[in-house]
Parts: sequence; structure tokens; C-alpha cells
Amino acid sequence: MLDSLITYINSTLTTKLSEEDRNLLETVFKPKKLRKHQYLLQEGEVCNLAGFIVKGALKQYIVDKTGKENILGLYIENWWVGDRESFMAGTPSPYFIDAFEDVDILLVSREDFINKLSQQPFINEMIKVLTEKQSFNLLKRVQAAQILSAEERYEDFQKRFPEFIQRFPQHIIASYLGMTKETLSRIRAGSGKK
Amino acid sequence: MLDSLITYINSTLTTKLSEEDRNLLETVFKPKKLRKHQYLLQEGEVCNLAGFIVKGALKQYIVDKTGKENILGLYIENWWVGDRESFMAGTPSPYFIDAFEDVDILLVSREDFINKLSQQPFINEMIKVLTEKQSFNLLKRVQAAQILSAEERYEDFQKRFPEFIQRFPQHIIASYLGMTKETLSRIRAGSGKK
DNA sequence: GAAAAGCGTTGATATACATCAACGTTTTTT
DNA sequence: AAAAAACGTTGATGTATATCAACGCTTTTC
Repeated sequence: MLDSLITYINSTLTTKLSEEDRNLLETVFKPKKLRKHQYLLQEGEVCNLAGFIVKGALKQYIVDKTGKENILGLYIENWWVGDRESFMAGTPSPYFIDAFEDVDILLVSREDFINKLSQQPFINEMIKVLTEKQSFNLLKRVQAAQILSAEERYEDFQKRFPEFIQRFPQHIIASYLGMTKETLSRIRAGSGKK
Repeated sequence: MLDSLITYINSTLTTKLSEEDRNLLETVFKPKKLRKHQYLLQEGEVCNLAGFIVKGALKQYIVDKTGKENILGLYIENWWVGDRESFMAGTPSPYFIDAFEDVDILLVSREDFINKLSQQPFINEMIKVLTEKQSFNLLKRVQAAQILSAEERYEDFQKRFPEFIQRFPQHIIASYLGMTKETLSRIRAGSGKK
């Protein structure tokens, strides 16, 4: 299981991980399985774990007053998952995160992260790359929400994340894109004509 | 002028800047003045400069097919400004950035950044703090766009960035919040009643 | 293998917000 | 000091998308 994490981290680095680095990772990351529908994090909890997904898919969402799930993040193999802000600051999270399929995941606790990883240069390099990428993606989403129509947002999403289209059901993608499932259904029906 | 940058960087660090660090900053950051309406970056250009705002305000926006400006970022004293993605990757930027008021700014070129700053631990620590904060804010904006009404977005903005309300005219804030100036005007007229 | 849950579709109706247009006030430019 | 530009407001109208409801198909659950 650790292999895919090692491969991932190496892909973000200019110098490959050493033997010691890999051993450190082994002591710190605990493999876990989540069953479909199982929570990784619930609203109000502090996020004490960060996870690297080896297999499976998760969704992150917020529940509004009316009880509706609003999907804010979708995660699959080779992505990190967790509420970074809550994890870093120790504040309660407003999000739910749950397994959308059965999941194999490697988890680090906050303690281990702070005591054993946060001083490692290789981890900081990885985090830097990761956070930057995440920032760019978020800015694109803000932009998309502001200037694109529902249809354009879907087309953009299709282009940028084709594997997600097959992986997640339509109503989940619709919510992620900030529209209803009915609207997405009509968009797909209509733009099939092209 | 450099003082405010030094104060800012110190505020992000666990250890204060050394004499040498400060000297390095002095050699690398060039003070500049921008007049109101002057561009810092135009669509299609590569962003070769990153700036720390000492005084004044700038806006970042994208122009859509109809020629409308869509505000994506507002920046004032003690903020960094530039297109990070373009600056880092050397790719053309889709954004305009211009001075909204006369501006005093400290600029670093990409070359100097890479050659002289990017190896400095203090810079990387600062960038880490900065990028993280930015990520959290962007996620909140995505969230706001997805689950809040126009009125709620404005109230949230008022709470989180009160100084921006006085600083920028209403139609700019409206655009930043993803609504028209007319809608914001009506919200303000209506919710004055509370 | 029956029941239930999850998923996608389609139609009718509702609504938040955009668009268009006109006007008055204030600020900036020359 | 006059002219122009920027800004905010208000009203009338338009529209993209949400909401509500019903239905059929597939998958999961017990």
C-alpha cells in the first residue's frame, strides 16, 4: 500500500526519497479501510487525520439549513483528503467527508505529522507543490462560478476531469458544479446534439 | 518602504529576520509607484513580477466575451499581488491587474525570486503561510458561491472584510461577489431596514 | 426474490437575479 | 468653470436555473 504514496511523493520531488525517508513514512502512515458511506470526518469534529487515498473515492460536503448536501470536493486515488484548515489550526470543521466507494487509505495523525513529518524537507516540498496546485484549482473554480453558465461549467469540468465523469454519479457532479441534478440532466440531453 | 515588508514577513515567521535577510530583501525588492489605472499585468502576458503592496489598492479581473470586467481579486496594503500560476510556471496569464488607487509597491522579478529568494528558508516559510491562507479563503469563496444567496454573500463579505467596503466602490464589490451592481444596490437598500 | 434505495429523466411552475434603460449626484479631468 | 466620467439608484422586463412532482430503471439490501 505504501508504494503508491512513495511513487506519488517522488513525483512531486526533485530528489527521490531515501531509504530512511521511506522508513519514516512506513512508521507514520497507517493503512485503513473505509466502507462505502463510512465517515472520515463529520461536521463539528476537529480533523485529526490526513489521508492519502490508495484506492476508492470520497466526497466532501457541507449540509445547509434545508439539509441538502453541497459537494465541495471529490477525491480519488492519489489524492489527499481531509480538512486542511481544521487539521492545521485544530478548529472544528464545517465539513463532512465520507467514502463514496470502499476505500483503502493511508492515514497520519496530527501528532505524528507535527512531530515526525513537518520538519522533513521532502514533506514540505511535497506540501508546497500540493498546496499550490490546490490554490490554482480553487481560483479556477471561483472563476468558473462567476463567469460561466451551468452548461459551460459542465463542459469545462468534462475537459479537465474526464475520469470523474465516469466515477461519480451525475447528481454528485451536479452538486459539485453548483447546479441541480435536473439542470445537469437537461444539459446532457440537450448538448448531446452537438 | 521596506519596513512594512519586513514587518509583514516577521509576522509570518517563528524566528525574526536576520540582518542579512533584511539586506537580501533590500537588494531584491525594487520600490515602484503605479498611478491609478496603470496596469501591473495584462491578459496574455507572462507575470514576471510579484509585488508586495505598501500603499494603495489594486484589482485583478478577467474580461469575458462581452467585454465585461469580472473582478476576481481585490488587494490593499500588506497583501501580495500577481498571478502566482503564471509567475511560477511562466505561462501567459488570463488576468488583468491594475491599480485602483495610486500605489507604492515592492517588486521582485522572477529571476531574482528564483535565484536569490527561493532557497531562503524564511521566504519558504512565509510562502507556506501565505498560500495556505489563500487556499482557505478560496475554498470559502467557492463555498459561498455555491450555497449562499447574493444577500448572504454580501453580509458574509461585510463581516470578513469590513475595510474593503469603504475602500472599494459598490460596483466593484458587486462584481467580486458575483452579482451585478443593481442587485447589490437593492440588497443594500432593502437590508438597511434591519 | 421482494422491498427499498439510489439514480436519471421529463414536465409544470416559481424565483432570484440579470439585463436594459433612464436619471441624479458626485468626482475627476482639462 | 465647464465637460466628462464614474457612481449609485430605481423601475420594467427577461431568463437561467431552482423547485416540486411523478415516473421508470437499476442496484443494493435483507
